[in-house]
Amino acid sequence: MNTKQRILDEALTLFSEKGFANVFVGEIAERVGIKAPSLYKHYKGKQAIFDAIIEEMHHRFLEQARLLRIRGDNPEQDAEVYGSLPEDRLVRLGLDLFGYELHDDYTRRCRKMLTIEQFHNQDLASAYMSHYVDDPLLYHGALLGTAAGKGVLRAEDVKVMALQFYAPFYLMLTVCDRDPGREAEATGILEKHIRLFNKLYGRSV
Amino acid sequence: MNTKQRILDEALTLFSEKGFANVFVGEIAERVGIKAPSLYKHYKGKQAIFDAIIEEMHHRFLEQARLLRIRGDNPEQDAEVYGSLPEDRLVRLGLDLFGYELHDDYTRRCRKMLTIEQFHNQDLASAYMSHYVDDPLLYHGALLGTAAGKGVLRAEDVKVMALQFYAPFYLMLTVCDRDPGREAEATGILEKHIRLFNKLYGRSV
DNA sequence: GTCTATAAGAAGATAGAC
DNA sequence: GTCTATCTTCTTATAGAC
Repeated sequence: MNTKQRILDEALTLFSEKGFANVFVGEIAERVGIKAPSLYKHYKGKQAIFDAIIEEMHHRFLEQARLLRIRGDNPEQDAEVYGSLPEDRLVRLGLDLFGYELHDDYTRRCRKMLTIEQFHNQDLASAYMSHYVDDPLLYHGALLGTAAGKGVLRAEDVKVMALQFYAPFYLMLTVCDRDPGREAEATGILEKHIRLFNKLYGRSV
Repeated sequence: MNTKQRILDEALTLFSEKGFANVFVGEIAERVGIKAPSLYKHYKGKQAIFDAIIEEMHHRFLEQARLLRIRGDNPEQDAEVYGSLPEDRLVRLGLDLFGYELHDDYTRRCRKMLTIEQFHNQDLASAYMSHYVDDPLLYHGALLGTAAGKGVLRAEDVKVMALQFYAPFYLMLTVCDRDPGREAEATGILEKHIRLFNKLYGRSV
C-alpha cells in the first residue's frame, strides 16, 4: 500500500476512535511513519484527508448497495432473484450480514466515524441514514415481500415487517460497536429473533 | 435560572450539536451573556463544565429508571403493577415514551451528546447503553412477560420479544434525531408496528 | 518525498482592576 | 462576579535544505 493510501487508512482508524477534531496531523503522520510536514506533500491538509476518506466511503457504499441489488439498473429482475431464494437462506442472511458489518474492518471504522461526525455535516447524516437504515429496510422489505408471495400482504405491512426484522440487528450492532465483548450475546439473541420471526410470519400467514 | 446553571444549559446545547472538542469556552460564555474569563469563576474549566453535565445526567437517568420502576426497591411489587395494566395501555405506552424521548429537550440533547462522545469515554458508552438499550429491554421484557402471563413463555423468549418490541423504537429514534422531519413517518410506522406486534403475540398465544 | 526549523493562529486559562 | 489584557500551549501549515 502506498503512502497516500496508508495516510487515509491510519486517519480513518484515528477518526473512528477519537473524532476528527481530536486527531492531530502529527498523529496520523507518526502512524504512517513520516513527519507531519511530509504529509502535506500528499494532501493539502487535515480536512482534505477527511474529504478523501468520505469520498472513498461513498464509492464503497454505492458498490455495496449495488451488490445488495438495491437501486440496481433493473428492479423487476431483482425482485425475481429475491423470489427464487430458498427460504432457508433468508434465515442465514441476517446473521451473515450482521457478521460482515461487525467484522469488516473498513465498514466498522466508517460506521463509528459516521456515528461521531454525523451531527457536524448533513451529508454524513444522510450517508449514515441511507446505509444503516433506509437501504437495509428497502432490502429486507423486498426480500420479505417477495418471499411472502404477491398479494398475501399489503404493501404497508411489508414496511412494518422489514422494520421488525431489521431493527433488532441495528440495535445489536450499536451494542457491539460500543462493547465488542457482547457479540456472543448479540448473535445468540439474533438467532432466536430470526427463528421466532419466521415462526410468526411463516408461509402459513 | 442562575448563571452557574445557565452555563450548563448552554454548554449542553452546544456539546450536543458540535461535540466537546468543537465547542469553545468563549462560545458558551457568549450564549450565557458573559465573557469567557468570567466563566472561570463558576467552573474550573471546560472539562469541569462537561463533568458537571454528565453528573447531572446520571442523576436524571437514575431518577427516570426509578420512575420506570426498573431497579426499584421492590421488584416483586413492580411485577404486580405491570400485571394490572390494561392491555390497551400497553399499546399506547410505546408511543408515549417515544414522544417523550423525542420531545423532551433535556433528554434529546443528552442523547445526541452521548452519541457524539460515547467513543471517547467508556463511562459515557455505558451510560448510553444502559439508558437506551439495556434498561428499555428490561422494562419491556418485564411488561411483556407479565402481560403474557406466568409460565406461558420461556424466560428466553421474553428477552427476544422485548427486543422485537423495542428495537423499532430505537431505530426510529435515531432516524428522528438526525432528521426531525421524519417524525410523522416514524410515529406512523411505529403505530402499525405495535398493532401488528399485539396481533401476533396476542393473548391467544 | 522526506526532513528540520519555524511561522501563524487558535483556544484554554490566569492576573488583577473594578 | 464581571471585565480587559495577557500568557501559555498546542496545532496547523509553510519554507527551504537534502
